[in-house]
Amino acid sequence: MDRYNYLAVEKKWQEKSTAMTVQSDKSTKKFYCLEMFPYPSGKIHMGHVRNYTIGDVVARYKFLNGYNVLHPMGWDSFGLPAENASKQNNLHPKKWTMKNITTMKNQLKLLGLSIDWNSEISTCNKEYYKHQQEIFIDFYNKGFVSRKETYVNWDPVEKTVLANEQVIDGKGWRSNAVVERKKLSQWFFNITKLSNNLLEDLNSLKGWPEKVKLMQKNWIGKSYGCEIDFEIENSKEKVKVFTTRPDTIFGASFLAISIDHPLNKNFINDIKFKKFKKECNKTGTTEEALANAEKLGLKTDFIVKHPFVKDKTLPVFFANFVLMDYGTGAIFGCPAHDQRDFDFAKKYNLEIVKVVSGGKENLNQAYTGDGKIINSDFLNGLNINDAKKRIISEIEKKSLGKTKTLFRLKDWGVSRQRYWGCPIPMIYLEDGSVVPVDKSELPIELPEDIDLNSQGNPLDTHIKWKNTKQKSTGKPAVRETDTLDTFVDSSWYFLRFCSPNENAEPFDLEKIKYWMPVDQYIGGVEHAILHLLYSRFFMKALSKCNKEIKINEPFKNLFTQGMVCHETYRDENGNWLYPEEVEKISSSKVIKKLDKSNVIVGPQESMSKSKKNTIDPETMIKQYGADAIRWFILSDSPPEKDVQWSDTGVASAHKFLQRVWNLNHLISKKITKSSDKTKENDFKIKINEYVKKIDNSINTFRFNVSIAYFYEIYKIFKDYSETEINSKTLKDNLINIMKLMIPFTPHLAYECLELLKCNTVNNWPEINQKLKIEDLKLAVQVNGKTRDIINIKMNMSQKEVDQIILKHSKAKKFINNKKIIRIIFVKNKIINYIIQN
RNA sequence: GGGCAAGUGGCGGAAUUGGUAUACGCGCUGGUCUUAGAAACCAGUGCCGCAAGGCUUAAGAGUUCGAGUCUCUUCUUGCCCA
Repeated sequence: MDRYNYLAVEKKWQEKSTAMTVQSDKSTKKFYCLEMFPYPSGKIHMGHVRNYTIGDVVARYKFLNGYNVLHPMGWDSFGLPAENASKQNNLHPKKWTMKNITTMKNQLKLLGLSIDWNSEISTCNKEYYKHQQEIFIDFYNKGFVSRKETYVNWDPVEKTVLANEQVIDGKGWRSNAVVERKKLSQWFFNITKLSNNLLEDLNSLKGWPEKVKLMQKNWIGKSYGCEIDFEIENSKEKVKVFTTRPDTIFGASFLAISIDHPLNKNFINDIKFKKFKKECNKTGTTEEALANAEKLGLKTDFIVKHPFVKDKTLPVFFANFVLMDYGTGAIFGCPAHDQRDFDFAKKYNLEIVKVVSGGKENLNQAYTGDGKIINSDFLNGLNINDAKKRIISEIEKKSLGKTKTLFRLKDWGVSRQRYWGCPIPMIYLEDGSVVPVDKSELPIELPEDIDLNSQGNPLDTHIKWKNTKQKSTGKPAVRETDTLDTFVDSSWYFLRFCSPNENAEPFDLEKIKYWMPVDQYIGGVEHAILHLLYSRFFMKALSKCNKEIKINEPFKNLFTQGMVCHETYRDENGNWLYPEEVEKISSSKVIKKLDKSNVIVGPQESMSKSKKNTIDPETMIKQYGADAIRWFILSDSPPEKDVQWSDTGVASAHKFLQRVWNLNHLISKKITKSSDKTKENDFKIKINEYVKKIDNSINTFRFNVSIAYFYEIYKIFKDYSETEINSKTLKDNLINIMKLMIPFTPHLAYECLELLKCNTVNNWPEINQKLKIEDLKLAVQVNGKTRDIINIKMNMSQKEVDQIILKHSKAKKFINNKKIIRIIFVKNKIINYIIQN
């Protein structure tokens, strides 16, 4: 018999557009299936393969079920790696990016994905970012964009701003210089204007994983508290603090303010303050850095009065753990019940007064648990919640402050001091004002003639590009040289896909009304917070800019897939080795191919270039075929969990698909007329049950289970094809099964359907309601223990079952002649005899 | 430190509403074929036991005729936040 030539067959079907398209009649119901688009880093990796295979199963499944499916692909093509690569290879970021896109597009095509390449977009194309600049101006005009001073990570050697991920252990990733905090004026999306909407609308997202919603909720971090004014002694000024624990006010022993707090005006020229500020600026800007940093303070000569304890005063410190952009930039410290305050108080010998009962008697850490209020005058004896209510009403009565809800969420800083990004369409006039460029001038194109080796941002040193004129007045102006964070690019691409070639507007409203929201969004959980939050913000802000847009949430259903993992290998010197550099001698011995030296095998970890535990998808496709790769990556684990790459696993997937083809080949040639009606009916019933099961498992994203069913089905076909069963029955049922396989292994499935001479391929098999299971097995229990399994007919009564058991069952001897107290009978499932011992 | 999720053979994992635990795949063992190997195919494979049978879903308790599934306690791991 011929062998299945996967390379030829896959090529054949990839060239047929009918096998690779999922769009159909516009009049049918729509389904927008979207996977997170890739960054064109060079080659696709197994993570992409998994992501896009899952998406392809969904898209093809919906298409076969009669939906008009939008399944697009594009490129998140701005970003830092292009700039880094260009410096290394002296290749322009644009050329580098385009080259990668070409490579990766060809690789994706090899996978047999049902992608509509006519709607391909790339965020670094001016046809895309032109509209992004337009949206930026709209947002600016609606008050969703503003300019603020903020801290950035500054590399003093490279003289450049670093992203958080470029700061490693407080040092610049390239220069290894200690990173400083530097204040810069930057552009912000005022995402906090919509904090409450972003929080409340999470409730409407029924098709999102609870985990992701919770992460978003915590990130937005709504907290209830109050503001309290502290009077400064011998001054008319007051310090406003924010606290979520007003119930601990009687435990206050100091006030801590940010170095940026307005009170700093008294210390601008103070040498100690300057030194302290410099010290604070040495810690990075991440929350983690601030949390792990040693608590530092600088005592001021201000003293404030305690609002509820007569004659009690508190010292005021500048402290490095208080931030100006959270709350009021000032807190009262209650060391007994807050760990940071506790650390601070220990260091500066401040009073520690317990005001909540509980915890250990001798404090060596703060007690943050529940308890009754003590040492607190009129609050004594109350629990924490009641005490909060009581003290707030007291504060409001005395006009010392008011309740306040606060969000942890901060505005989204979008300025990047980089070249390879979307230019911000703003200009600076000589009078110091900042205005948007005239929309007719869009796009503000990135200049291509840049000096890649200049220090800092090449746009800043590009004088010709930088200097311009305001269109309406002709006044000289200077362009904004910062570019937009690439998260902006990915915050609306799903809208662009609905009308990718629309030139006048970012998107065609009618198209959006039809396609949005995305019915199924699929991507990695690492984007659970930022990307999804920003996209949600964009959708809401766009709706506020244009009343015609009535889409509140962009993604109706979200699925987050797990990572692809592999063992790591190191040689005796500790150098990482690629899987292809090692050889497995036995389960415990692995050697380096080159010199036969011992290899240390590490645990399963997410595939990464740095650890060299990667497997190249293209090599695998050549070796086993795209269908086998797709099959394996879906088969071994539930899609939301991590999957371990296994060579033997892929090989067995490959072998199985060969066997499936052999089976098809055999059955396509078989002609038998005689048939055992009972057997034939059994067969039909069995296959019909599997159609149900597979349909259900795809619907619930349990693709690994679907695949297990296909193995079982194969066995059934194998068994029945060896009996004298009508070959037409075999063939018709096999056609149905091959249709079920289209979403998983499209090339093989279409090839087999052709082999079986099936004319209508693009429909999903219907479940035959008439084919009902007649025979089934029933568990016979005695005192809850299963003693036998008997064959019965569907819906047999207890009496009939009883008779069978009395005659034939092994369970009889466990009942013996003992007294049966009770019989529990659940139709078609179990019968349980309760006997007296 | 807080929140969330999860713990099932040698491994990845299945198990509808509380109703046959270990489907399916990998690995392993034996066999057929072969000069040999690979491939292919067939059979076996949770643990103890010659068998009858007993035990088994991280550990322990509880609810129930019946618990992998529900409740509580403990332990472990992972993720997110700090």
